[in-house]
Amino acid sequence: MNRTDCCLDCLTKKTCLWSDLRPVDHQRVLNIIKQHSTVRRNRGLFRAGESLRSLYILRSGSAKSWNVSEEGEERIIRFHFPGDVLGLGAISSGFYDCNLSTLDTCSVCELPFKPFQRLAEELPDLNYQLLKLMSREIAQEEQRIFLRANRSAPVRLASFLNCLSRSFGECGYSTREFNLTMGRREIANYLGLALETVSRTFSQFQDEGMLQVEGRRICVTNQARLAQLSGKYMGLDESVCPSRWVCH
Amino acid sequence: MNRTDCCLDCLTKKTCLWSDLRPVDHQRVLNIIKQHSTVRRNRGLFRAGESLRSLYILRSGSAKSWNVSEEGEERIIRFHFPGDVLGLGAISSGFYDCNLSTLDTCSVCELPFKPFQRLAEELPDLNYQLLKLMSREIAQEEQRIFLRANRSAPVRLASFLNCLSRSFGECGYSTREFNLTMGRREIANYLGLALETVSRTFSQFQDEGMLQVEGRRICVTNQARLAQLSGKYMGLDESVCPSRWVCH
DNA sequence: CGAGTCGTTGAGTCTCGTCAATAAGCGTGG
DNA sequence: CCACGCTTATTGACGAGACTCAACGACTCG
Repeated sequence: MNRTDCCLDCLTKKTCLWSDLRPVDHQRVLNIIKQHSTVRRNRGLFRAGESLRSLYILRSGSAKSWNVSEEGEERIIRFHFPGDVLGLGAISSGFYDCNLSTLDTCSVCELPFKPFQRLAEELPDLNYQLLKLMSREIAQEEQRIFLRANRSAPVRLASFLNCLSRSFGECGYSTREFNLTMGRREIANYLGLALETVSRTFSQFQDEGMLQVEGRRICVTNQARLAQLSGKYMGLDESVCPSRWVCH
Repeated sequence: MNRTDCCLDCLTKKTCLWSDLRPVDHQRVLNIIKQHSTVRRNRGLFRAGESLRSLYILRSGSAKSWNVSEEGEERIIRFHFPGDVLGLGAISSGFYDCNLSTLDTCSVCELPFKPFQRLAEELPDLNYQLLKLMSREIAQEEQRIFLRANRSAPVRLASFLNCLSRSFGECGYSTREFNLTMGRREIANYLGLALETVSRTFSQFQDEGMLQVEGRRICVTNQARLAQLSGKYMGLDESVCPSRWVCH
């Protein structure tokens, strides 16, 4: 498998950092990418507090960002899927702000940060892609907030599954049938629920005929109901926010 | 008040976008800043879905980012304080991803995005500052997660007040005594609680002698207890995450 | 002065967390 | 190959804590 594959893979998701570059510049990016590697399940890519060496592009597999609370408990911040760039939170301080570990076998591209940054300074298009990527991360926080701020367990879990389903779709997999790469404990942690509640809610969804659940194997049997339950965001409603309210 | 003040104000917080530039470059940034303006309470700077015109630097006052859920309810994403740059989530799509409105009288600098971006391409230091700013935003999500994912109302509110206290400190105000610029309803919305619960928890804190509460006026009378309750994050613990677990 | 908003407090209900028991799955090693 | 321990998931019983509904006072703004 040659280096170009790394880019091709990323293209399956909305943004590839260097997809828009001229071929000659494209090659310069490829030159600084360290040979991609395969990482087994439950390994760490970096730990909180280590100094920023590289950004990583997740080509396949899934991962989690997490931290340790004062009481020594794990706190999951984000789950990651193919196309995600890992380590963006480290740029501000120069140190990774969280731990990153794999949930299953992953393939990653390593992007040594210093050389990459220097190259980005030379190539405005590349730099802009990086900005866009970080901006997307900021914009997505909004969705993740919904997962946790909502009180009801069914809505949280449904939103989570909906996000997951969408992520799988973006990677070219089925949105209806998929395997969870994270356990009930991790889902509960992420959603701010007790793991028993997560388990019960899965059972409840199954009883209602919305899902078929077999351990980590999920089959969505009523996608419309799932989407409805997970109450997505919508654009701004004029009635809530009249236009004269905004000052330009 | 001249334009340089804008930068001076930002310096009260950790990062000013152009504080490290050479004087000649510094001036170029100032040239593209639109004259800062004062915005009254409860006004909008931009709305979700509008195309990205400018980033805004909040010089004084406070604001909130919010969105409207499917049911037409407001959902507060973040509160903003002096030094924050507003609109970063819009860079990825070219459209603002949320609504931004002021909580009290604000002073803002407008940074027209296109000219600013072009300038950043020429000035690596400026560009790097922008990256760092966005990275910080991403890293901070972790803190905001804690506010909502934690089940207990007292811990959520204590964490919130602790964050707020720190923000006020960074702006040069007292960390012990301050006025909340947001109402109980907004705090409840942000923390994912019922407003009655927020009100009750304030009363509880007061009964315990941790706070003095008079409407929106807060005086922290036991800062240590507040910090303790709000269980902050800590760095990585070796016992939880042995070093050989990470693969380089 | 009255309407509306905001904050507080009480009573009752219900969801979800805790504790506990059980079963299923997995890897290890005899 | 099976026994064993460990982890993971499910389910039940119970209670604490938070939400809902409601009433009330304080304050602001026309």
